[in-house]
Amino acid sequence: MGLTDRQRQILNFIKQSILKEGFPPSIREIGEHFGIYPRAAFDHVKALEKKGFVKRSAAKSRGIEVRDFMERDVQPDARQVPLLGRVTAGRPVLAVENIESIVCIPRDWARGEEVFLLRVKGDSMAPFIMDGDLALVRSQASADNGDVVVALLEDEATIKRFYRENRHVVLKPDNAAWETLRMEEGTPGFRLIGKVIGVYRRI
Amino acid sequence: MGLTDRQRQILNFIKQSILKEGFPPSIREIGEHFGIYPRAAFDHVKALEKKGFVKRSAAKSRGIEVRDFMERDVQPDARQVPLLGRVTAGRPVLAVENIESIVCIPRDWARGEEVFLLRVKGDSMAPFIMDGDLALVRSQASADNGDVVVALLEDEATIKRFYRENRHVVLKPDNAAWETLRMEEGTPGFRLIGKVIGVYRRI
DNA sequence: TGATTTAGTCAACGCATGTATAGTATAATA
DNA sequence: TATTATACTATACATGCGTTGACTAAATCA
Repeated sequence: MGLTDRQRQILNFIKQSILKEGFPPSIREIGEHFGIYPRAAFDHVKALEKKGFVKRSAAKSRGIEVRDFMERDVQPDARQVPLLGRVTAGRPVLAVENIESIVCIPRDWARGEEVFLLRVKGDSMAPFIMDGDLALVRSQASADNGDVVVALLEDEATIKRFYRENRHVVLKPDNAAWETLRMEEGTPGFRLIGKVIGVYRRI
Repeated sequence: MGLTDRQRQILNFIKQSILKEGFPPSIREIGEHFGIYPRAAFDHVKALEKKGFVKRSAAKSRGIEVRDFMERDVQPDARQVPLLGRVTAGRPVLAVENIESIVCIPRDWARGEEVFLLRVKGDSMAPFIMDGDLALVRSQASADNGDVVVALLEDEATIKRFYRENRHVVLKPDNAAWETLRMEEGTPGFRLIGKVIGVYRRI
């Protein structure tokens, strides 16, 4: 059950007020800020409580507590992630010589044990993922059908869509100009590196 | 100028209350906790303010802000960028009620005076930019031919490709299912918000 | 020695504030 | 189709709450 636009606005105002003033706004202050009556503001706060985004201490002035305030919004909550120029066979993925830099992204964009950014080469997944994009990858040795994955074939890393069909692994490009790879499970030289969980493109 | 024993107790109670409840205690609640009259509690809070340990918003209920409560360190190489749920006409783009959260991204990804992330609605730029993507936008009032821009048309913000052709502004979607907009320069209700300099997609 | 600071009691004023009652209107849902 | 969720207006009530004035008493300061 998500929030409506208006409810999101109200929640943001409450958060901003706490950050700026140090304490939550009163019902009337919320109303004044949006130019609505206290009752309308009151109903919105009750809706936020019902949906679990806020905990109220009934009948207490400014008795609004925003749940997961730190987790979602405040910065200490950034995660440092290595940016890899390439993935090489043989060595561990996060070998020092592959790390181009360490960048800082919101923690909830990078959920998982081992997460890294990979500079994409080639257009086998165009237009979804383009040459030069940064792919956010979570290390994992298996994947579900349809996942976009990073796989290592001999000495070359590729990004393709992953399928498993009667004991065969299928790596299918979005771009039809490229060939679909099909191989038996356990084929030597093949290794699943991880799943692409995000794409960043600088224009 | 240090604190007395009693003042330290009061300050600790205020801190504990904020941590536990999510908002500061009222003067009366402080009094009740220590078994003293509101006036005595009031005087203590004023003493804490005088000594700089607390900032008060006079005449406001629970108007107590504890200073240096949450000192947060931010990575030097990171930049904090507001994430907007939408862009509204009339108000400034970075109006508080539009800010969903503040996220932290590498400084060199966000070069420019005013940069923000915008949650994309609709697929007019598919497959380049999809519904739900986050667009990194640099505020600017003009653009070059071919730039992907955020523009405000009356009350609605859209992302389109920008062209200028014989004193006309052309806003062209990548998705052919959408119409190309063509209007004279200076048409009222039209406003260029900024240029899309990056796209972030979570899969 | 008198003034200031600290720590209280007690009663009261008046605006702030959460909440209720009673409506209107629109869009989504079953 | 009836019903629920959303988003409001308008008025009002009772209590919450910051604040004040007046006063006591001990400790500390100049």
